[in-house]
Amino acid sequence: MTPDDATIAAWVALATTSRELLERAERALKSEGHPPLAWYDALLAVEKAGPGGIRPVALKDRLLLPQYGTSRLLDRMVRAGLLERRPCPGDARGQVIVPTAAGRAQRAAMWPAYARFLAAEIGERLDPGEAAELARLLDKLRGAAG
Amino acid sequence: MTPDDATIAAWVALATTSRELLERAERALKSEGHPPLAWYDALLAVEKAGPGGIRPVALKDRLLLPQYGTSRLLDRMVRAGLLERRPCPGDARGQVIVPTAAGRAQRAAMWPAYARFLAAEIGERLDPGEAAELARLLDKLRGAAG
DNA sequence: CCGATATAGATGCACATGCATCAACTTGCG
DNA sequence: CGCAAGTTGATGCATGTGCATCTATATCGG
Repeated sequence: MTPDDATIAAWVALATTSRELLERAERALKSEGHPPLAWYDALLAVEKAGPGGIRPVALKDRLLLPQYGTSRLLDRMVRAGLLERRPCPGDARGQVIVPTAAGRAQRAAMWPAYARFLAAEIGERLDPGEAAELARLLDKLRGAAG
Repeated sequence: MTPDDATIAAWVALATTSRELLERAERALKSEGHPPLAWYDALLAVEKAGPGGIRPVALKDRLLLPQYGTSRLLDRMVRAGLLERRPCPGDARGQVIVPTAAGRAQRAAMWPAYARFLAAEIGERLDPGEAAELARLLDKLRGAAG
């Protein structure tokens, strides 16, 4: 029942490393006057969805956010002029999210800082083989459902 | 300047896996009526500090929390009767944190649920060699400073 | 010993999050 | 069709977090 040492070490390393790196990523963006990481992810997901836009329901799954979290993130980003809510053709309950020109520009503006962060914090510390192995182990850990 | 694919894959896997697992850990504890994970970590750190207790300044480094976050976490845990603030001998600005009997009991009560979570989510999915390798790669990633 | 500077910890304010619930609409079943 | 059940998205309320700043004490340089 008690987890073995390697399990505990992996857990501790996962918790601490992810905390630290996410923290550094947020700071890297904020220090250049950019919005939080979550906005980048949202903009990217919306852009990748193509011209039809994306439903908030779908977005929440991609972003691993709770429903109300998604609703409010969209509120803020719409208020900031980066996204637009449109009525959803074929489902009057729903809506469809599309990026504005400012939204696309914002994401593009964030990328260099983000890329620099990734190169410095990961690219510099792990060679590609190690990075791939790390991704493999993490994906294995993520498993299917909870 | 643009990070290679393996770097990006590692980053995405790190962000998503840590989010999901931390989320599941919180749910596992909450579903049995326990306080959040951070309380476990704090109780453990305070207990491990020994009879002299621990300074909030030291605690904040161990828990990777900002100073004000530590201050407020301690507020809540003191209010809940799990920790006690004592004047710090030799530094009248400071204080020393010690666990109450209820605090020790709370941590002990949380451990089975936590251990079950770790065994199920990590022990079952990675063999000890993989877990150790994961810990090694993550520690490498954590690096020294930002 | 005194004043400048640094460190420990708390806190007011704005904003973000979790939880529960709601209103609107859609779907499936008799 | 018509009603029960499910899905989409929003929101009131309590709580948590980030930021800046404040107070009190400690330390260091002269």
